[in-house]
Amino acid sequence: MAYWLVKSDPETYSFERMKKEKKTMWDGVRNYAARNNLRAMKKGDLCFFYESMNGEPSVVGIVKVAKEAYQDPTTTEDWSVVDLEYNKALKPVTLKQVKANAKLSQMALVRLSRLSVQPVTDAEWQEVMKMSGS
DNA sequence: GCCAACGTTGGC
DNA sequence: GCCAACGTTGGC
Repeated sequence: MAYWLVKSDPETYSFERMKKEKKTMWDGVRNYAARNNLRAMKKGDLCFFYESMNGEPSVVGIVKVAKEAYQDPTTTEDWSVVDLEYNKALKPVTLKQVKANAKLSQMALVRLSRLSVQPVTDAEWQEVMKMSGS
């Protein structure tokens, strides 16, 4: 099983809403690297849900891949979406904390700050989980 | 709201 | 195929 991180501006789609709706179609990705990552997701993979452009940008929870990549129905161009379902909330781990942790210095979140769908290694996943007290 | 970083577009 | 111009993301 692989791990990922998906970003969202809470004004567009918050984790709170994810929790309420249980499941959502993750659309709007318009970046090739992010699209490739979407397409590599397998059903059952877990993703950190990261809220950006917030007072305190943070990993706030976990969502699960419910349906693998398919054509984005909101466009006729070649873009993909996946379905994500709510899994669990976490005690938030802020970007500040991630940046301060030497073990996470290679994380895409730090190095490729603008990539909206990114892979997370097993080690990084475990470390962030540890930081959230889980 | 500003601006740095970076991805994309388009002229040559 | 290079690179300047432009647009967008996202941290602060």
